[in-house]
Amino acid sequence: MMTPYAPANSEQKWQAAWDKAGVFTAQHDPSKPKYYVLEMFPYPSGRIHMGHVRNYTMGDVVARYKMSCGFSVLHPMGWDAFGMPAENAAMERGGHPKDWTYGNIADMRGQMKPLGLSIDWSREFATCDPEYYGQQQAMFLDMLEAGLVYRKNAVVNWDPIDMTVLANEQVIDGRGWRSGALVQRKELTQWFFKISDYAGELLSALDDLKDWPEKVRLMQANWIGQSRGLQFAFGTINAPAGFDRIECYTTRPDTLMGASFVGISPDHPIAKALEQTDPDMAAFIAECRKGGTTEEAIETGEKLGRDTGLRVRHPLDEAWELPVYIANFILMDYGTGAIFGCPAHDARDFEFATKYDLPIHAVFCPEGDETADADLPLAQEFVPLKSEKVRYIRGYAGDTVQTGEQAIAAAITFCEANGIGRGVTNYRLRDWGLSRQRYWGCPIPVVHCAACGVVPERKENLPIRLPDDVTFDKPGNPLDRHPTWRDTTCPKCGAAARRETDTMDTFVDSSWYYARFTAPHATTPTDPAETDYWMNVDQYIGGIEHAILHLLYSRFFARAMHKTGHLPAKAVEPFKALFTQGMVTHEIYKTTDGNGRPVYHLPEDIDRDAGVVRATGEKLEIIPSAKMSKSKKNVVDPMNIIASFGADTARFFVMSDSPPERDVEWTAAGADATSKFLTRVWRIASEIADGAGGAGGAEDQALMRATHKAVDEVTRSIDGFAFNKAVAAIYGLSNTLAKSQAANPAKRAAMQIMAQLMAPMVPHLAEDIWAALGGAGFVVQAGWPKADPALLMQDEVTLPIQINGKKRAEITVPRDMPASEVEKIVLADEAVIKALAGGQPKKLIVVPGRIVNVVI
RNA sequence: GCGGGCGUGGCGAAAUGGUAGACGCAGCAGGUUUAGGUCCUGCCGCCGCAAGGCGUGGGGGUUCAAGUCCCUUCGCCCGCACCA
Repeated sequence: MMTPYAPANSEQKWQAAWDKAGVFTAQHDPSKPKYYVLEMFPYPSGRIHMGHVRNYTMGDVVARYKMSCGFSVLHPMGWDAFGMPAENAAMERGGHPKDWTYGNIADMRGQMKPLGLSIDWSREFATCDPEYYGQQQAMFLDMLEAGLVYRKNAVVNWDPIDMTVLANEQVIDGRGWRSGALVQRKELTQWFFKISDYAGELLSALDDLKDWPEKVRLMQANWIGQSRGLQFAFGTINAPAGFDRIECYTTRPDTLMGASFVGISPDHPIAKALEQTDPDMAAFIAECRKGGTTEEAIETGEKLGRDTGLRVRHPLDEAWELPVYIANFILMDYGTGAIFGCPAHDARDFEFATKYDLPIHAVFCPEGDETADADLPLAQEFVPLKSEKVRYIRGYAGDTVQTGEQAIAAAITFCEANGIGRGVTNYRLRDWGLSRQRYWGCPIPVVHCAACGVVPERKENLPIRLPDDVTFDKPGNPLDRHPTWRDTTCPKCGAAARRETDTMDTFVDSSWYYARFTAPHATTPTDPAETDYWMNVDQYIGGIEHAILHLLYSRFFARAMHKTGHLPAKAVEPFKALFTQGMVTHEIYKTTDGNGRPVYHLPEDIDRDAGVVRATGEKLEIIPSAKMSKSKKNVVDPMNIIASFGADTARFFVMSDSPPERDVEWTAAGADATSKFLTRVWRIASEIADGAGGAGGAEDQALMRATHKAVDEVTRSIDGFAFNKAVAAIYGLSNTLAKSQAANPAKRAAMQIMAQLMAPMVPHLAEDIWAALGGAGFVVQAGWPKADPALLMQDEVTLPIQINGKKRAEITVPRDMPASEVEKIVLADEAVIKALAGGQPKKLIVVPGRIVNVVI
């Protein structure tokens, strides 16, 4: 009997049944190949959104598919649970960050479970669990011992709203990545990870990440920013004591003969020395510091400089003296904090030289510029190195060099041979500052002792737990003003000492969670037997917004974990394949109020067809496809979709139409259509279960061909992360099945295969169909169908006939007909005869099984 | 400024150098239905009554054959950006 399709009941039923059977509990089974699929774990905001649904459904499709293919699959879920929002909530609403966070986790887990994801919930953890962050503290101590963490005084990015330090990666356009506040420069003593030690390796290893998006690899390569150049020194003439030389770094040593000044950073040791004795310099340096990284300074980009009065000698010409300027655009932490200025061939130096009236010596001119001579006059204009080819004119390496690259290499060789500096490789990447002046994070497990200095905690004292009795009535770090938590004894000498009150950047938490999932309850950070079996993550899925931050930190952290014995060598690249998915978008419905301010309307409050607000009849402006945002009211709550259509509809919709790496627009019409399709499939299946079928015969064979073609297409599509094409193939098969006059047994067989093909995407419906057709066990455990190559071959093929590249006719011939036979048939074709008009073709191309082209 | 990506019907999109537009949405016509919805059948790139012609942002090239490869140009999007 046909029963109506009722997702609400059946989805819950199957979820309970899978749970009871432990279908998704990951098994460490050495007899099977393993597959580890991971989606970037969520921050427990309290509500899941459509982006989560899309992200986790993609992972689920892969996980279920691999499971069906015979892999032992690990598909875990956890919570990236430390961070500012919990503290903000405590400040705004009272309560404790811990209660807020764990409450949100419970809520979100409750919203995720109805999606029917194939997650091994027994491995769940939150990064704010002491069992997790205690292990993180243990690793921190190991890394400290291994020299991978250190403490230094540095100018850092200070976020005045979040009242904490930010890493360079966390400053976007001069603003804090979370608060949006203009970042200030502040000098503080902070903890750093030595990620710069790995700059070269993190860069070169990108080449091997073949299954990562090219875009992400490029972004990381640019961020690491490798450059090759010359480090050399200018001898000083009248510098303060102790400063005999000024070390410079340049990527353009070929322009050394175009020098007209030396510039140093306001933070350079010489600048600091001058600051002590020269009030004018001190004032100028103070002005530079004030600017720094503020947005205004970046936007106006004004180059400020001041002549120090110091003079240096050019390394290639003792008699040549150059002035030394302090300049606001020179960064102390790149290269040596000092540069030589070549205004003729560097746009920034040109601007600076023009402003301060410094000479501009050209060193070369573009190829073909015959006005230039071996002794170039002072240039009036900036000469950009647009062409690779230049006439290399002035300098020490002769005038034979043809390209800029060769000139640079020759200059380095020349300088090294003459004892002027050495070729060095520099990186833009700087060490990762991990100290945060916040409560809700992993405490840094060290102690400050008056006698012994900074002392690591003893491992047996871990975890250093966050105290529960904290207040958020004042800004700043509650740990810092806690009456007793800070008080401890020195692990070394036993005297009274103070705990470190900074906590770790939350990006530390997410830099190793993938490894912890392999042994979430181990009493050490990782378990070698488990990491050896499960690592690496075979498929990682998440948003492109983590292309640099999280993904670069994780690549570093895996290396640091390997060095400290927490990961095997094979796991230094933790994510074998990466997929970055697009967003779920939605139209925005906007009207304008009396004061010209925008008013946004929820999708359920408007009439899309009439284009008006339902309640008031106001005319709507419809803004197409934008990121879902609460303030724009274009948010669709997955819980509402599940309530009205079921999880399978939500899952199938987000897999349909758009390729997964691109944005997909959620529409009410699309959700309706998806739901109708699933209902239709259920109806077709029910009819087959009830015995529906036609006469069979040749129809049976045709149906099996269509089915195996679909198996082939769906398999290749899922393998290639083209879920939209897998969905299209399933639509195609359902159309064929609905119209087929095959006999019932053939239809039944085809429908069973279709249930298997649909199972990764719509697992509940697939189980219903499987059960209705009398399949044994769960469809999720029924294996993956294999396309029969014999059925994919057609006995006859239709060949299009092109005349001069345009299709004019087609013929149907046996698949293996020899080309000579095909030619005869083609030449006898009416359209060909007409086109030839009695003549002979110039050429006749037969591509067997594909196409024929007649060239006239 | 540097680096990268993308431009295909009304819309989301397919297309190992080999029949452009699979599949879906929207739309149109018909059937079922008291009606609406559901469901079923068919049509659906553009121009054209048709025959036919034209079509993958524009221009050029390679090729028997180009959405696909090369050059050039326009437009949009993303990342980085005082890095010496």
